[in-house]
Amino acid sequence: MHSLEEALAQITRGVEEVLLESELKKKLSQDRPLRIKAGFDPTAPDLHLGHTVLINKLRQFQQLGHEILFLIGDFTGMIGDPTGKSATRKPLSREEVQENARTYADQIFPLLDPERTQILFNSQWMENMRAADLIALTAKHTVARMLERDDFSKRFRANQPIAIHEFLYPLIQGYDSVVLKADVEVGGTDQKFNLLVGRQLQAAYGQEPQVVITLPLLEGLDGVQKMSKSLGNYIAIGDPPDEMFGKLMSISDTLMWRYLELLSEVPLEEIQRWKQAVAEGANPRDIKFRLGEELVSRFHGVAAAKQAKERFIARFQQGALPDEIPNCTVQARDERGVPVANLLKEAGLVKSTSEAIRMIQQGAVRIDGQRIEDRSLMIEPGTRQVFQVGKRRFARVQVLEASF
RNA sequence: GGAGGGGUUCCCGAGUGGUCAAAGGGAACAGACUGUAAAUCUGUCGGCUCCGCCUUCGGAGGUUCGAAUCCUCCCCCCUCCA
Repeated sequence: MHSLEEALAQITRGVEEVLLESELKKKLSQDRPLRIKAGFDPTAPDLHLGHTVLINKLRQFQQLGHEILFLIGDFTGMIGDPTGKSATRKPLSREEVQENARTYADQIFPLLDPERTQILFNSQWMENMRAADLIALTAKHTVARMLERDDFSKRFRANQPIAIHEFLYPLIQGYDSVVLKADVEVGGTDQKFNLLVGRQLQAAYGQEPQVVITLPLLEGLDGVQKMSKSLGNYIAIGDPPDEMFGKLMSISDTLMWRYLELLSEVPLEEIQRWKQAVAEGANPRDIKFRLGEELVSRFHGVAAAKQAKERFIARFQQGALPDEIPNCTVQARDERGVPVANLLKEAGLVKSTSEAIRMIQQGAVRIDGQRIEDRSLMIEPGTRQVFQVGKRRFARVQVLEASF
């Protein structure tokens, strides 16, 4: 078994806040598996690295011998977490929820140990709750406390509507902790208020309150906004190795440290040494390589990671052609063939012939590795060559005889 | 119900009746460089049968030699009052 100090150090790595750390220590020293709760949305998951910050934390708990309560908020999902601009979410059918749960399982079980993970739905207990019980629940909290929530207070001050049911969301989320007798709940910093309601409700129901651990929200590839699917700045855990590796290589050197801290399992002292080394002139690229390898290994295995790295080097450092080049055919216009610009468009390498012409002018277009400058170049029928736009767009195009 | 302010090219956001395919910023893309798809610099950023032509400025009409800019009606959004 790990020492208390070690466990604590591991758990607090990369977290934003622990409320309260003294309680966490006490729970850890009880020497029993703790019940670690984390809530997830019931909508179809396409988990990305932002989510894995949370899942990694769960994994650490698991490795320390604790039990994970992976709660899917299918009942709360019908309310929708209040955001002020919330468009009402349409309720999911039982089948959809089941399907989504399966997708979750597929995505998390490579990361979490199924033996020590329970997947739960809060509809299990909420659907059968009687109105009287619900009222009893609402009696345990006050409007003033609800208004402490930043989002609510802002809207209240601005005289914007707050529907009564929106108050129920935090209450039900908190009540879940009561039902599950959670020892710890983990969530993003944006969940802090809701997590704290859980503490209060547990106390109100005579339980020892859960320890709340908030985790920072991971910035997306742009380094500014939080990683999210809708912003398109994410790395999905389902991304193929090459793409995942490439995306990681494209993050800025600054963001790289953030990703290391939040996503990597490299010890913090080691990261500190790397920072030192970079400050003394080491190449940050090599560190980024290690980050890429570590993360791709986690989702696709060590071999795939090595290969992704090698391919990356071959392609971008040495300008090699990618292994897989899509093939396509283009019909010639007449016996002379087809103008390059049109060919590029039809092959899907550019969006318009105008763009094709610009690309040629900018020296971005190559045929079989040979840069071309003549935008009026005709590609003859019967040829089969590799066309390239920039460093990342390729196609092997065969020109067919014109048909009449 | 009343009063006012807006809807501009992927996003934000300028725009005097002609010199506007429309400033500026962001994003994106390309080139150079390099230490990487980082940083930096430069360029591009509606379409086409591309040195010329065509279609854009919420929608539909109208005034005019000429409109994103003026007029009419309509749609949508926001703010204030009730």
